[in-house]
Amino acid sequence: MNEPSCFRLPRYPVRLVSLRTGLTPHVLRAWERRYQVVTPTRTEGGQRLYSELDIERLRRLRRLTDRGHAIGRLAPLPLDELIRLEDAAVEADERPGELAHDESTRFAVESALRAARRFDAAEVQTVLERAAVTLGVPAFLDQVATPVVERIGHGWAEGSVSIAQEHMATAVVRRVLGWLLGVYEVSGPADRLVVATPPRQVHELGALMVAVSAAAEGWKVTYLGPDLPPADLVGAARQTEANAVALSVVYAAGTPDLIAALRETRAGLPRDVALLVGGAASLQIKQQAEAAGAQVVDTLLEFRSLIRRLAPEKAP
Amino acid sequence: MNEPSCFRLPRYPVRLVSLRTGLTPHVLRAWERRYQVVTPTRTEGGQRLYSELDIERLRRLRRLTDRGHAIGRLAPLPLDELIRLEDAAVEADERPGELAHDESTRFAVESALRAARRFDAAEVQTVLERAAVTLGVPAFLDQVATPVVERIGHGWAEGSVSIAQEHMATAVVRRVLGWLLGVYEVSGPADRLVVATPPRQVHELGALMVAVSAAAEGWKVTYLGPDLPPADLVGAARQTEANAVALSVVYAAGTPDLIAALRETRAGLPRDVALLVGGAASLQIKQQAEAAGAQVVDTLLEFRSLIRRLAPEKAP
DNA sequence: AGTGTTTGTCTAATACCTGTCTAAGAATCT
DNA sequence: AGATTCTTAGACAGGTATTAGACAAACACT
Repeated sequence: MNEPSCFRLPRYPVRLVSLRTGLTPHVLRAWERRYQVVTPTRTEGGQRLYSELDIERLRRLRRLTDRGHAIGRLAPLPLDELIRLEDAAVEADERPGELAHDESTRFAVESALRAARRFDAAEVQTVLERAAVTLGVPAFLDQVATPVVERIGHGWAEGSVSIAQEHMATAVVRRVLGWLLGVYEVSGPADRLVVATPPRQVHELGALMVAVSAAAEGWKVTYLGPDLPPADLVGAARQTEANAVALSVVYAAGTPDLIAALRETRAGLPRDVALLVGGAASLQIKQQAEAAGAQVVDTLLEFRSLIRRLAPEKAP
Repeated sequence: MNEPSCFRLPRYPVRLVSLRTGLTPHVLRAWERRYQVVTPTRTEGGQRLYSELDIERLRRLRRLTDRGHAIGRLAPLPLDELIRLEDAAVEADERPGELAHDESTRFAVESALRAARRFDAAEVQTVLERAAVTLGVPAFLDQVATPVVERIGHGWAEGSVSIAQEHMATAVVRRVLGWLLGVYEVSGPADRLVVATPPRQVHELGALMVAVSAAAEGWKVTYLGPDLPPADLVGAARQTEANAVALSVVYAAGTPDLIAALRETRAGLPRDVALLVGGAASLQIKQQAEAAGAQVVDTLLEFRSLIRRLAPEKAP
């Protein structure tokens, strides 16, 4: 934390704390009187002054009481204990407790899944587009698109989602990602990236997300879609004078062929063109892929920071 | 800042400061007397002369007190502390609002302006759409759309931008905002807002931004465009069973008519429907508008936090 | 069911904070 | 010169705090 000590100075009056915590002034005083839940300092006149920390504590307390905890039990606990409790509660709710799931992103993900379950493709699309525009591309990809795809995938694996539903949802996500890619059609000079999926790999969502990420970073992206033979990939990269080539790998099955394809691609590309490999199965083939001259990227986040370092054009 | 020192010279009399801050002269004097909130220099005759800095300080103080801070506590704080407090408040309000005045927002603004100067409407539109999708709606409105509109306005005022260029840019911004509004077409139940501009007020950009802001917050927005007579506004609000009505006011000229229109609107609306007034000229008519039963909102940010508090549906 | 605890809400009396107003005089403007 | 705006100092009222205590709904446990 880079906060100077002034951050801790108590200076928030009751009404503001009430607004920021969602607790009425009455409740704030009752909690303090009965459980010494916080002990704000006072003005000379005796009015309460809460600190930033008090507010954080109170907000957590409210969320926990909302979830059913008794304030009387919660009150004596130190802050880190509250944090632990809340994390536990969230984890219990959430399947895979992603990063700090915001209200609104949670809502978007759940709405999309609900709509998918009732085959309402239009609604899925609306929800996703809205989320994309509201959150901005990077946050959308990390916090909405990825979880939606993952949860649909899980549901399909465990049978709670039918193949048809999975296909529909996938088609919609693909459409939305395609739309985003279109928004970023670049006119001027920029770094160029070619994105595809190696032969036999038919899941293109990962590749599309990579493409959109790069486009959002200002790259000129040539998206070639799934299942592309190395020779054609190399040809496209040469023709577009690409600065980098990205491949998405979802299945580890058929690894030998895959590695061979990587090797062939690497061999066909100029030395200074980076070859990036990502996707669900990328970790399983990491060593072999790196031996074949590819860079393995685990997450979209990693991809973004890598691509930023790569950018010679320094496009803003 | 490129302002020469003359900008710091105190030269603003009370009346003007009152208009620019939305504080009555009485309040200005009371704050000074009781808390030495600022210490304006005086004319030989003893009348107050405020500096640009004083005004900034006062505006911040007003916004913070509006949010619930106590003026008595705020008064002794230095300016940077006020800025910090305001940022903290914004951060607490805004969920994903990354207000990092990024390289990329600057770049978007500059590109849009350059494109406007060379009459490249398509490019302006592309840049704006891309920025909207990249940053998310709230950040886009605050950091791109608003600056672009302001700078075009300034340019027009000082002659560096032609009327034609101004018109073109305005048309494009309007188109993009309209597109965003379309993205947010809401299906389910939601809070309803009616947005328009009072008679004689032909600049609709502010109204559109308000509309988009509300839509992004999950409201169902009925956008009625500029120059709407009170009777029709009231009719629309009733038919849509709106929870709130927002008006944007850019010129202070014709204030009496404007206030009359506000009064009429207020009279026609049910008690529990909020009447909000914002826009460049809103501070100048603050007192009269409030007397007419309207709530004055200074910034888009303020509008967002207000609307969130208003939302009875608590739509996420 | 009965009993006791927990907890949010409310009241009443009091005190503080803060916006508004008054009155009389001085400065400024036209 | 007269109208207007600004000045100071003080008064005032209403909103917002404060306390202590009462009450009832919700819950847990016989």
